Amino acid sequence: MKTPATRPRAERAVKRATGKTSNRPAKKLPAAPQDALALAPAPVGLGALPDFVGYMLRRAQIAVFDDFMRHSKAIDLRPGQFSTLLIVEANPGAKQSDVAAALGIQGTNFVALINQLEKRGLVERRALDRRSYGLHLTADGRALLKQALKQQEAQETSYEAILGEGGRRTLLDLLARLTKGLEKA
Amino acid sequence: MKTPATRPRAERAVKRATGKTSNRPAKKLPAAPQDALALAPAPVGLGALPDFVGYMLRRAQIAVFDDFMRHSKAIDLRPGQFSTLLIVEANPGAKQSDVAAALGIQGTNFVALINQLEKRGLVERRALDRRSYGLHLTADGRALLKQALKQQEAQETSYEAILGEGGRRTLLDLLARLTKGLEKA
DNA sequence: TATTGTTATACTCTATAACTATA
DNA sequence: TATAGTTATAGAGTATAACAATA
Repeated sequence: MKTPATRPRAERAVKRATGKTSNRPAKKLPAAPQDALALAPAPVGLGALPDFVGYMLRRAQIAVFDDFMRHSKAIDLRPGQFSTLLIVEANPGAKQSDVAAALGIQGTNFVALINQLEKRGLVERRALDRRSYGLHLTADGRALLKQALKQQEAQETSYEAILGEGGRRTLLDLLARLTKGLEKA
Repeated sequence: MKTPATRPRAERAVKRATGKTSNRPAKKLPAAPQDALALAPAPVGLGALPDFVGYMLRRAQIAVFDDFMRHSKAIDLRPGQFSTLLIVEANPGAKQSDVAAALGIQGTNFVALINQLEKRGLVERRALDRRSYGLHLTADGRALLKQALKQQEAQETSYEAILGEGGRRTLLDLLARLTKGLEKA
């Protein structure tokens, strides 16, 4: 046997907290004498969190991104790759650094992203001068983007179904206003 | 001199892409003969991105989180820590694993988060039985949370200023509906 | 056997510093 | 000197596997 025999749980916790060794009594607790209430799984409420914009934004963003990944796994495009393809198509020949800036991605992190897309034959770097590149979609890149856009529009339609008539449009407007209002703050 | 003398840019790019060495002509380009148009910084458009919910959600979430970090740096509370304190206060004695689940954080990653809060003396682990802990706020934790909540409500007020009368409430409702609609999909 | 907490690990995303080549 | 791209690196956040102690 490798295990050093019944070592109480509290011992493990010593090295973690502040410094107070917290000599807890080793006596066995009554082993939870609950009855019907004991089986309720996790009645943990969220408090005021659902009234905070930041929290709800995070939850919604996670849900939408999961939805995106679920539908785009066949195409194998991550959100950042998708938006890059889209911007390059809308701005053929744009400088690598300008595309990165438009996406809010740092140039230093954009290198690997473009490397992947270039390795997959979706994007091409063409020299503008001897120190900068202009980005272009390949034929494969355009084809894949077309597929991705089709899926994306299907998702947007499903959001309209969830949010009702002009709900999606209202959401987009509110998000744009909020972002714009905070950027200049 | 350590540098091996004028090595053309293209050489570096060789090891990166597919495999095609792309023997570009080494002749010097005309050095950009643009005139007035050359000084425009980055006329790179976003294409259809602003019409996609996922993209606008990401942008808004980044803006709001930056705003949060800017205002909470005095208190030194990250979003995850803030929401943890809030949930623990709303559910005193709740099991560590249940709090993690309520927040959508994996138990395995929640350990370090609680360790930090405990080390700072904001949260306390109290043994429920010999394998599980109930979480509680300390007096310091309650005091810090109170400060954080005050700041948070100021931020929410600023969001109302940006989004207009019931704009913030509408946004919260739309986000909740979207999240709920996607979770059961 | 199932649950709870934990460690170790890895992968993505993001951020900073330093460097090379070029404008 | 300033700019474009790059490398190396480090920090968060998140995911899985394996484990020990306990229910």
